[in-house]
Amino acid sequence: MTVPLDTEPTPTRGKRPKQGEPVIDRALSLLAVFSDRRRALTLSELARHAGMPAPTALRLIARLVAWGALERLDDGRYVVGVRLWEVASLSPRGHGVREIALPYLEDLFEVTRHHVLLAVRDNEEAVLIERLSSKDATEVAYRVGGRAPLRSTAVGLVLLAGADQQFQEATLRKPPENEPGVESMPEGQLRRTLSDVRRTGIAMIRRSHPSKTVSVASPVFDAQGSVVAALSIVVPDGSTPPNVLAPAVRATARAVSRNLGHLAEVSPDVRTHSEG
Amino acid sequence: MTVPLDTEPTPTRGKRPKQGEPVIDRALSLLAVFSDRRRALTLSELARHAGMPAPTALRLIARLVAWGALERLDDGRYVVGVRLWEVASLSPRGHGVREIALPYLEDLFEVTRHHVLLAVRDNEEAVLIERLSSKDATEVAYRVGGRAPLRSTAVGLVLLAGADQQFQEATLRKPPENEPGVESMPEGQLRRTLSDVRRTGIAMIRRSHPSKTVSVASPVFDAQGSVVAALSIVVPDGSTPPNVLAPAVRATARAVSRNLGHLAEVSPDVRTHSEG
DNA sequence: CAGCGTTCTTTCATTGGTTGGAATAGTATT
DNA sequence: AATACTATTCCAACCAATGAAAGAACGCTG
Repeated sequence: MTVPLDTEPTPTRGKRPKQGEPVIDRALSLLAVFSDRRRALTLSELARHAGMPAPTALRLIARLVAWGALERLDDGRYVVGVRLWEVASLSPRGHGVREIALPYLEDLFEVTRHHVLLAVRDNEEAVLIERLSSKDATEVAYRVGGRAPLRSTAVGLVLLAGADQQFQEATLRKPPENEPGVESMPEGQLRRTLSDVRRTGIAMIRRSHPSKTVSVASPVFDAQGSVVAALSIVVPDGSTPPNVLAPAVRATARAVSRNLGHLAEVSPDVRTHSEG
Repeated sequence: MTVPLDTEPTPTRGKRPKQGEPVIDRALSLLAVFSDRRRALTLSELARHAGMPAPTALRLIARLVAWGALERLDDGRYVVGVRLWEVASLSPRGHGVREIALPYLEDLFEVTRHHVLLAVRDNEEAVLIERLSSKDATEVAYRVGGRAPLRSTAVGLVLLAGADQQFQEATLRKPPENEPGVESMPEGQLRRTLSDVRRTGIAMIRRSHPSKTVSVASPVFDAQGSVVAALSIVVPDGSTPPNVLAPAVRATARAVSRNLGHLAEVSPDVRTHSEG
């Protein structure tokens, strides 16, 4: 009788050593691979950086491309798609404040001809929403869509000073991470600084890193009185003195706040006494 | 003998009448619910518009919120998040061209003080990437992030004229959908118009809908010579004549094209004869 | 303040969409 | 021609995803 060949009855196909995370998280982690330095990526690069096998990445990417979250270039690489940009433009804290603030940012820019920045806070960092720069302006560290630390930038200090108490305490307790070009503040001084920012509506920081600059920032409030954004101007150190810039920055920030419903007229039923 | 009670032995739990589409498609369809008119939505609104049960929507939304694609407001509603906006800002055809073009758009805007638009094509529509408008400018139909038809807008005609032959033919064969304020062009005239646009680098359209305006658009080319965007100016009908605007629009579009690598200097090895 | 409708959230048995190793095809480099 | 890498197709196993049901939490009304 023929001895049955010792062929493995269970083909190794389909053996899944370990299962991963939810599908959406994987898809989003693919999107997260893109960055300022990585704007166009191949399949294998995406798979590698997102930590998943190529076939899995390909399948997910195919869905994202079909929807328009990603687009495929002629050379086979993938980039972030216009459809995603379109949905993202509905982000109230992204394009939303930007749209309202832009005319006033432009006014400030026209008058000063220096960098004008608008930023919001996302968790423990500031995200740059808009930046106006003349072609011949000094170098500046951050780009639109990029992130900046809260503790060592003018907009960051404004956003931190305007954050809820709980978040501020958590941030203050964390060890300050050193950034090149700015000396990190000890906790006590930082507390005093934040208090000053709240009182004066102005934050000021000197940097030396990409170039020697002075930044002056001021908070933007919404209708509820929360700090939703920070507006700043960045000038070469030694040019216009900060105390000259401060009023212009504050006035611009107030103008934006007003358009967001802050300082709005009171509701009709309590508008005047004569109506009672 | 006791007749066994007709209790269903299979608890109705877990009965899944029909299975839906892939998870990612569902998640993306949730994002797609957001629009200009719907910037903040409740769970049930999202579930309803995306066509899925509330629990499913909630589970997906939870993931999206955890990543930052969505954010939850104090009142429980959801909005598009800054994190998504941040990734989207890496879109070459979205924020990419916008960033390069903005200074030149501003120049044109400063000189003319009229609406200046920048748009790219996404499938069968134009997507508005940037719009500069003075506060007192005439009303204009489209907002940044919004979509406009190809056949009845100046930027649309430019993008259509610059599209690949195959796409153009497919579009021309489709019946023209009437838009208010512009008379739709018969196919023959449209063909001639597109040809003219290609030859002259200018498209012109008169509208009457939101207000009486004239739009003049010109193509923006990339390094490969493809039309990647369209730049236009919108003025009140009867003000500056189109033939006066055309050179300024063309010049601005060429300036942007040049910065995208179009019309770049030839490669070093064939730069001059004197080197041979 | 009970009653009612709506929205939000948690639970859980079921199962079909998801998975990734292997094989194949395609492309660039040596 | 060989090597190395990337992209794509295939498919059986299986676990993450699913949604009815029930409960919790509001908001509104009489």
